[in-house]
Amino acid sequence: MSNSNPGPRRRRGSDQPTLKQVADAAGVSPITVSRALNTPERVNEATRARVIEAVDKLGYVPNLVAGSLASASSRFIAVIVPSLANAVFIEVIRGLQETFEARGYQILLGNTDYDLDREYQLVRTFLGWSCSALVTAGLRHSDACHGLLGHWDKPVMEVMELGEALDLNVGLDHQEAGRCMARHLLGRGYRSIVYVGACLDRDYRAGMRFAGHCQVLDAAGLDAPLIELDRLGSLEAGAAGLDQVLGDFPEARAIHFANDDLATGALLHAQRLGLRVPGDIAIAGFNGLPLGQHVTPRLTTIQSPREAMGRLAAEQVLRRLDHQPVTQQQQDVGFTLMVGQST
Amino acid sequence: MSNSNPGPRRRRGSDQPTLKQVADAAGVSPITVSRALNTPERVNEATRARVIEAVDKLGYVPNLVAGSLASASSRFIAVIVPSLANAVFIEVIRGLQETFEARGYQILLGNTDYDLDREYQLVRTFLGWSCSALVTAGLRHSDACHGLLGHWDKPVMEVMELGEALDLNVGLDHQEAGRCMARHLLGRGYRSIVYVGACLDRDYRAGMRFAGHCQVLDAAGLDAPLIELDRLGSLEAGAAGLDQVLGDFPEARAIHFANDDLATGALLHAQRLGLRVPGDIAIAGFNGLPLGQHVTPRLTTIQSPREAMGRLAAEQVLRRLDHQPVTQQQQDVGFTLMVGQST
DNA sequence: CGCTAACATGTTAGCGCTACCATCTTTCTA
DNA sequence: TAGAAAGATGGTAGCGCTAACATGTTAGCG
Repeated sequence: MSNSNPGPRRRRGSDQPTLKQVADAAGVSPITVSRALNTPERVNEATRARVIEAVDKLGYVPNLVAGSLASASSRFIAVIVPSLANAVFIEVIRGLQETFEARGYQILLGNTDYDLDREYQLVRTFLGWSCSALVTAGLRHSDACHGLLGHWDKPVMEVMELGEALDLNVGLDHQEAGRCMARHLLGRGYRSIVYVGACLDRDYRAGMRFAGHCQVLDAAGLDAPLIELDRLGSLEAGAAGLDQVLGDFPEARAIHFANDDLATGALLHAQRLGLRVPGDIAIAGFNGLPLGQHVTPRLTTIQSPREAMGRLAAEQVLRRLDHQPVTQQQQDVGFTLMVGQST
Repeated sequence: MSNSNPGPRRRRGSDQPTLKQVADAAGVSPITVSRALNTPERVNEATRARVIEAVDKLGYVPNLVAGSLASASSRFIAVIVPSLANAVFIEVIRGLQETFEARGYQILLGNTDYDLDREYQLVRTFLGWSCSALVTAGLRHSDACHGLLGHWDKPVMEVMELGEALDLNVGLDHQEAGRCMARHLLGRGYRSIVYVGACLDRDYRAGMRFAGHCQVLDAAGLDAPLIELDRLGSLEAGAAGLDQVLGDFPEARAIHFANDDLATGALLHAQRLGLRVPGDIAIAGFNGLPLGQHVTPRLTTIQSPREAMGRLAAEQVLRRLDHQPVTQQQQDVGFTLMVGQST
């Protein structure tokens, strides 16, 4: 039986040209092509030119998966946030993205939907991609997640809040922010103040602000009633929150909202109801979104530097990745009380 | 010289446990572990249990980079948008992300900053990651980018607008949207109508809406003056746009803004100036953002189903990835004229 | 009981790239 | 001019996983 030789086993990869083919076309070895593309300064200029020519001719696109496997590191940065529906996280992401992208890193975005188990799953997946670093919103994680990240040898950055962190930490003190606004309202002479939040178990940073708020009111010997809405921040929810305050606490003279979406929703709703702000009811928010600064009366709120927080976090991580000393593991980006006409 | 044998050359990868180690711990071969994790139905239940046990004991995290290299495909979906500063793209991304993540795909997000060369670079990078599909906002690409995507054998989805697409296409007809609003304004009796846009060369979809707007005004024998602002949509820019209209076209009775951010900024600014809307000047927008629906008077605008567009696009891509027939390569998600009190 | 089909598992050979070491050439120094 | 140092390039051996094929094992059938 003169059967034809079955030949070596073949697999089809992608049919894209490979480094090897570029090398052949340029008359050099594969490693030289690799160097010409990744560390051009280590290759003779003339050689590099020939390589680039071959790359263009063949339409070569480097296989980054193979490169990452061989070098045991990708240029991915894992970024984990609880929600994409909240402008706050989007702005932090923007700061991160800008800064990392400029340095050739690619963001891998994950959304936990405020679920710590989901976060753990995302972390697992992202570790599987040999990310160069991981940035996550918040200091609260599941035990399993702590276990994974604790043993990981790459930079871990926790943003948004300050506290006991795994590694790097950039954020602001939410409790102090809550105290700050409560003090402002007291300073304005309000004594009957209601806090309105939404899902404080999930948006626990708002819960921390509420805690600060309570401290100040307690110290002044005042009640600190809370109304908790069952859906996250939105203009609609804010309007509903105002209605609830008017119903449950007719004596209320000021409302401290957990965020600007709620506060602005309430403010616009108050106008529709014919209520004067702050004459009939004062309204304060948190975040400093543009929205609240363009309504009349302008919203009193606390500005948090979100995009800057993202940028700073990225810079710290990059410094670590460049093996430069990180001056401070923890950095407070602070906040600014912006007094508008709504209080 | 009885030097010790240098032994085989060693490289350190990550010191994470590997499939092989799990296999040894479970007393099976590596491929069985692979199958137990990826295609559990192809492995005996008892074996699978032993594998899972070993995985947990060792804290094994699969190396997805290696898996992707071996299988020549990652579970990445490349998503390219021109900006993260615009709520519109965020909402489309949210629709995409939700749908893809539920099916175990990971979004790779890229931001072109409205630069087609940047888009080409991103596409190159993403192809290098063996993405399963690519979703990009818009139908306009550089020639180089067309070249790359034209030869690519994975699904390509272009969203936001409708037209001659590379492969799949989900969006809406912006020119028709422009016509629709112009007709509405004419129907309301306005004759002196100014269009205010921002960077129409970059936000060319707004340019398409302007083109539709012009058609309708032309047909009615009316002028269609344009004011173009030099920064992208924001409340501030909208306020500036109103000022410019009042200065340059004192006879203007209505302003058709390119988007809701501009329109709402102008509306709030008009209130600060003491102008009646629509009595002194009518204002219309585009997008149907919540913002515009909560000001008084409520903004007349055109609602585009952004999150739904993202979901639909993702579903079409998934259908293709599942080798199911795609009923329509092109799908129009339409839009809705929402008449408020601002016109 | 022999034959086949379905299931379960293993063996082998890469996927395309880069780390590591080796080699060769050129330049500089004493 | 020898010897060292620096620069340029190449060979080899994996990185950790899965595709493709091969083999063994059990069930099903007349």
